Amino acid sequence: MDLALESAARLFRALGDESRLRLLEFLIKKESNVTDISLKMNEGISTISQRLRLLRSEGLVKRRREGKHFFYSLTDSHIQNLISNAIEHALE
Amino acid sequence: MDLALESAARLFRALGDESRLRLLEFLIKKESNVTDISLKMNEGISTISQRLRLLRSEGLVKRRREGKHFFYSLTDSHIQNLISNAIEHALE
DNA sequence: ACATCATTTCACCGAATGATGAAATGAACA
DNA sequence: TGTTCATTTCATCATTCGGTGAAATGATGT
Repeated sequence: MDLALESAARLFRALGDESRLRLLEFLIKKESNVTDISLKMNEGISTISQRLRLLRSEGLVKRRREGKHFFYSLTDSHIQNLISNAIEHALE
Repeated sequence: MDLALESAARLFRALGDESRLRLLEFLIKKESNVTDISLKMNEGISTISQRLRLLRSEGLVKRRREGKHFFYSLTDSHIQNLISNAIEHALE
């Protein structure tokens, strides 16, 4: 199936950026809102928002609203496996 | 470890391109040389060579010389798993 | 040494990507 | 309703990426 390869490529592309991986790692530890992330990671708010947008569009991350805040977290543990497999491979 | 994340990102980036994924898929089926690949996949020789170079620099692919030819193949089955996991995730 | 063949390297170009600040949105609550 | 606060969207800029043809490399066989 060609469609499968195309979306796999998009998924990998979304993961293929160190800052986004760091962001995912951050979210593994703790569901968080944008402002908090941007403070803790020392990055601009809109920078973080854009990264989250991209990750969300690939289904890597989900969000839930609570008052004025959006709390972001990983969609499933599947992704954690992907990442740790890649790290494992990378360290050979 | 930050180095781990960086190389994981590079690995993902290498996988984050449909044409390269198709190339890997091709090589899963059969170890092949550049000219052959470029004929079967209907792409320019230097295009294929560049893709292989990139994949090789990330350790996804290895080659062996036989006379005038370089035969390329996947370095290990680890990568097949990464790819099929991604496809699986992508199809949700 | 020369010609041939397979592949790589180089340099360029256009397309895609990522960071960023400013403006827009939209919920909460006075 | 108007203000505030959190976040998103938009537009722009610089950087990176991928495809490509032409030239370089380097092994092979004459």
